[in-house]
Formats: sequence, C-alpha cells, structure tokens
Amino acid sequence: MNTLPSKTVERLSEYRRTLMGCLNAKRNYIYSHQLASLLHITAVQVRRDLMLIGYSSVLRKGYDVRELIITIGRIIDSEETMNVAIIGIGNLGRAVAGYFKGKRSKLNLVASFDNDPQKVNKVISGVRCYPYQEMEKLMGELNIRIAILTVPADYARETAENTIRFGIKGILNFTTVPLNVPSGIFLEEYDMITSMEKVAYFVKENRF
Amino acid sequence: MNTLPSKTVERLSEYRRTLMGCLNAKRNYIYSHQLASLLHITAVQVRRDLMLIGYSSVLRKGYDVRELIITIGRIIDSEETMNVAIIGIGNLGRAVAGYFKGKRSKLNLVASFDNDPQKVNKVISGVRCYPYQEMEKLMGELNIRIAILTVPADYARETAENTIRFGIKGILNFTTVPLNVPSGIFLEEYDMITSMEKVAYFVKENRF
DNA sequence: TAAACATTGTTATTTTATTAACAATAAAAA
DNA sequence: TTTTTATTGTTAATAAAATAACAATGTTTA
Repeated sequence: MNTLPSKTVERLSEYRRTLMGCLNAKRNYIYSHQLASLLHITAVQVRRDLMLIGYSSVLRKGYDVRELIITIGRIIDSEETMNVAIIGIGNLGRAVAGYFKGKRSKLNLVASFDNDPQKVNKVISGVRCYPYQEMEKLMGELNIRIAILTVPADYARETAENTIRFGIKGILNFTTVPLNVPSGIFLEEYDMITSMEKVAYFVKENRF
Repeated sequence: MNTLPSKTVERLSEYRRTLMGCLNAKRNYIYSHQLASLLHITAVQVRRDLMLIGYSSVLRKGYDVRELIITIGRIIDSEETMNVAIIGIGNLGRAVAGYFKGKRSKLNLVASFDNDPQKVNKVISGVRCYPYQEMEKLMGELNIRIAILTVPADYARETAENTIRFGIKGILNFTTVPLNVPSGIFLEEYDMITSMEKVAYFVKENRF
C-alpha cells in the first residue's frame, strides 16, 4: 500500500484507542457516526480514513470493533516490536515514560538516558536510566530505532545528532529547538510554548 | 485584522523565539531565508507569514529583528497579560510549568490545581498548587482564562467541564481523552501517544 | 552611469486535507 | 411483496496550507 496521509495516520492511532475503550465496554460493533462522535470529528472523515486502509464494515451492523483494531494494527504497527529510548529523563521524560506503563503494544520503551548522577543506573518511571556515554553501545545492543528527545534546550542539537550517528531512524522532538535531520530519518516536533501561545491568540480573537 | 491561519500563528510564535535568540547574539537584521533556515522551513513561507501580519522589511537589509519581535507581539499577544492555570501538577504539569520560569511574557502562570495532599498548598515548579475545591473561587479571583489540562485520563472530561463552568476561555488538552467544548471556547489538543505511533509508522514505511 | 544582482511582497499554482454528494445495498416497515 | 430507511464506500467539490513564479526595487559592480 501507498503511504497514508499524515493526518490519517494520526487519526488511526486515535481510532484504535477509542475502539479498545469500546471493547472494554463490551461493544462489538460501531457505526462510523458513533466512532466519529466519540472523537468529535465527522463520520465522513472516519469512513474516508477506513476506506484508505481498505477496511469494510459488516453491512448495516457497522464496523466490527475487534477486527478493526487488528486491521489498524496491521497498517500502522511494525511486524516486530519497535524499540524506543527517552533521552533526558526529567519531568517531561518521566511523563512520556508513563504512557508506556502497562501498555502491551509494538512500541517498546527499553531505555532512558541522562547524565544526572541521581538518575543514572536507576529505574525511573519503569525504565532504566543509562549515562550518555553508553548510548552508542546500547542503541546497537538494544536495537533502538526511535528517540524521544526531552533534554534541556541547550543539549537538544548535540544529543539529536548523536542519536542519529548511533543509528536512530525516528525522532520525536519535544524541545523548543528546531532540528533538522538528514533524509531517511523521520522527525516529528512538538513545541508546547507554541501551543500555549496559539491558544492565547485564539482566545484573544475569540472567533474561530 | 482578520484572524490568521492557524499554522501561521504557530510559526509566528516560533519566529519570535528565534528572533529573540538572534537579538541575544547581537544580530539586528535578518533576511527571510536566514530566519527560514534557522527554523528549517522555506523563505517563501516566512515572507508570506510576515505579509499576512503586514510587516515590511527595511529594503535590502532584511527584517529589523527588534521591530519584528514587537510586531509579532502586537499580533499574537493580548494587551493585558493572560492568566493560565495548570490542572493536575504531575510530571507533565511540572514540565509545562517549567516553561514559564523566568519568561516575561503576556502569558502568566498563576496557579496549579491538584488534590494530592502532598502537593496542595505548596509551591511546585514555581507555582502554587490549590485543591480542586478552590477552583471556582480562584478562577474568578485570579482571572484565569486558559487551562492546561494535565490530569490523569479518568478525570479529563469532568475537570474540563468544570474549568468551562468556572469561566475558562481556552483549553490546552494534554490528556489522551478527546474533549468537546461549547462554541466560544478554544480547544487545542495534543496527544503524545499519537505522535509516537506516527513516528513509528513513518519509520517503518521509511518513505516520506 | 548602466548592468547585474539580491531581496522582497504578492499573486498564481499545486498539494494536502476536509467536507459534501450520492449511488449502492440490505434491513426494517408497510 | 414493495417501499422506506439507515448506512456505507467512493467520487466530486471545497477549503486550507505550502510552494512557485515573478515583477518591483534598490545595491553593488562594472
């Protein structure tokens, strides 16, 4: 299959989690408009996204929740588990680590890195923290493919470059420093300050 | 002026911070392509955004850094400071609070709310934590306009509704629970799990 | 001075994302 | 049985965002 639009991928992730909630609530079938309303989007959007992944409903009964979860997984997950490391295990790093707890998914948090002696070689938020010197060695040994960057701004550029040198294939950058990466490396950036200022702007304008 | 496109607002926030960096580095003028390359975007994008806010360069010398910072502020900031509260001061809440430290901006973090007795009535990450019961009173007294939602998923819906009842005008939702809000309230959502799964997908596909 | 150059502001084009429209289908109702 | 209804998958239309194209303008170079 062709690569999916970025926004569709994002929504698939959300569909899946919503559907898992449905399953817990013993709901086995769901209509497009129901799934849509749980996510506060439109039914067309849902149908179009599912069309793109080639999933078909049981006519007139809606989508088979269990089956759809599996289908989405086949599309967005990798075959083997994909290993992840958190770089910088401060407040933000620990918050991110928290999302991995008790989740059995293809995304596996296998290490964190930090140089704070208080943290090194301890298990923090469910994951062991290693010093930066061991990054090169461990990225290979543990087959780490994705780095989540939650270091202080001053270290962002340097650390990112290192993770790339050590073989990372994707970076999720939470620092406020814009990175650029060579082709072949996927970069996703999220800047909280921007989000806050954006909210402030639209609150001020109050027409949206 | 008309409301700016959402993406332009986001970039203006980034331009401003980048420009402040320039100022620290004693650079007083900057060309569109230089600003662009600091942010790893295109020069056209920069020029188009600045066109939208009606800013003009000093011909042939580039943009006046100091002046542009001020202009962007006039567009995206409110006249008076806008007060913000963090709802739920766990790891993520503290990380967010950290961004306000030492920043003199129109966005003012004035309170956090949590019910953990370990936290209540203490100053955490530079801001005082109040119990939820005082939310109604304090939202009014402190004139809080924006809520940053960093509570555990189970409390997301309920807390969001409360903040709205107590007069909030904008919500930045970091929980994984999709909210819907009445018109007149601006909602911005960010879902870390989605971002991680997105990175994983594009790493797997490795064509982007 | 005139020609070449660098840079901007803006309009036009392309791409991406969302929404609308609607035929197809089968379940339910008449 | 026939008609109505609810829902889907898909194509067509619209809207939003990004990129390209280019005239205008003053600076620098010849």
